[in-house]
Amino acid sequence: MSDYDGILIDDWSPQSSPSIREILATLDQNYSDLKPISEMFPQTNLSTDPQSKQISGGLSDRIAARLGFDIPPLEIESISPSPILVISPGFSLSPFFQSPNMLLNSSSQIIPLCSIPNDAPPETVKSSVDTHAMMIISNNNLSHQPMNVDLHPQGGSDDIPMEGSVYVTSHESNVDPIGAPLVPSFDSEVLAETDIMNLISFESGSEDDDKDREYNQEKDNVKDHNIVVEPSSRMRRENMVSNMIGVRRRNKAQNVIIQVESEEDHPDDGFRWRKYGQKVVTGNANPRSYYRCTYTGCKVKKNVERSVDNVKFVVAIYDGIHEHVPPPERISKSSTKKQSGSSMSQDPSNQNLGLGMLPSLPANQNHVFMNRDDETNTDRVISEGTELYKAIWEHTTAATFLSFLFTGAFPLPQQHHLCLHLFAVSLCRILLIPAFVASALPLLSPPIRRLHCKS
DNA sequence: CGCCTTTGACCGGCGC
DNA sequence: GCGCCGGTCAAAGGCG
Repeated sequence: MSDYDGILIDDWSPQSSPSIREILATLDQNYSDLKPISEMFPQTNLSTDPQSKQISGGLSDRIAARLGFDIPPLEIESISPSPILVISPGFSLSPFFQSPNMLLNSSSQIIPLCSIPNDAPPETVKSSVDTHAMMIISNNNLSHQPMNVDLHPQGGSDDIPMEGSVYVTSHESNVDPIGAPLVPSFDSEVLAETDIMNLISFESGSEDDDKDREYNQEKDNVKDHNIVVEPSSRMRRENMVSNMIGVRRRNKAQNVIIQVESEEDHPDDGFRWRKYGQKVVTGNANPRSYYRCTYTGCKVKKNVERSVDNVKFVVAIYDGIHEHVPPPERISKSSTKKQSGSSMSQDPSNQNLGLGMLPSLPANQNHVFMNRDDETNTDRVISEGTELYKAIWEHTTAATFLSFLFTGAFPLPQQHHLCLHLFAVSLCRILLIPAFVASALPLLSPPIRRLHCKS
């Protein structure tokens, strides 16, 4: 067992970072004699459902035990069937764009995990600030397929995910090399009845896709995984993407597409942009605006336009990844800037908030928490030191994702909008940020030490 | 004065 | 080759 401390604490370094799979495999090998978590931690309320038992049985119990957190049951009824990812009050999308490694070489994709209810349009799900968003991460050479989290990098691809990442691939169901389905909740009622990842997807950027074949493949895969996907969901995504990108969409390497319900034409995302063009494109009466990041050396661009389907939504297509954090002075200035012709204006009385006034969650644990100390509109900020802030900070960790991954439960079942956000952040982190390994290791080591002391 | 938007012109890819 | 169209440039002007 001392080897663990050596591996995780002494020997580990970013230059030789083991993959999550390697870490877990090593953990499992060395802790194969661990009792189920239900015996080790009787207070932990894990499901006794047979399928969940299988899920939460061996590996997941041990992982949870190692992580040392209690996992309350997920209260499904508290999860709203939102067809969109709700950006919670107090958060921005900035973390999604902070990592220079984000999305690079990621052969990953996610499709909606469950249906978009016909009778549940976005308007029916309201957050307290009326700010909704959905995100599509575009990735070339991929088609829509059900999500499996696979800790095995599949060979033979030109798009091999980088070392230290957790990979999402398709087709294979029980791929966990250590003996448990890594997304057991994928076909469980937990995910089937929530809409957590509904419109978070990695979108194919290829124009040459055989869409019918692709759609049929998706249907088959969905069927295999007992996932209910509304037949129109794919069409909706395609329509949305085509509407946003235009008929002759460029085959860009990566596009991150954000749709936000906002009254502002250019919802703030925490970064500084300079508008360099505006154009009315075919198929959308609303003009498309072109922005360039003003940060020195940053080549990120985005274009923003009102959604064709619903003018209440603003669609932003990001081209490129920021290799810098949002400028703090921007936040300070914007917080005091009065409403003007500027698209970045922030009216404190406007309840339909943009995203930029909101504090960002850290992209990884080594990041400075993007709490805006100079924020004057503190009513929009979850203040540092508050219980909610602490809860978010504590739960927006690898443990959040891992707990969901292995048990289907969120640590914050009552704060479902937070859960959605935290899940999204955690998922992005684990999928997109190789530094996740760095953030995960400190979480793993303390329980290991405690267990070591127990034994 | 710096930073930003506006807006017409221009460029290049693509389909016919 | 031509025209359409999306994307970009750059001068002019607004705003604090």
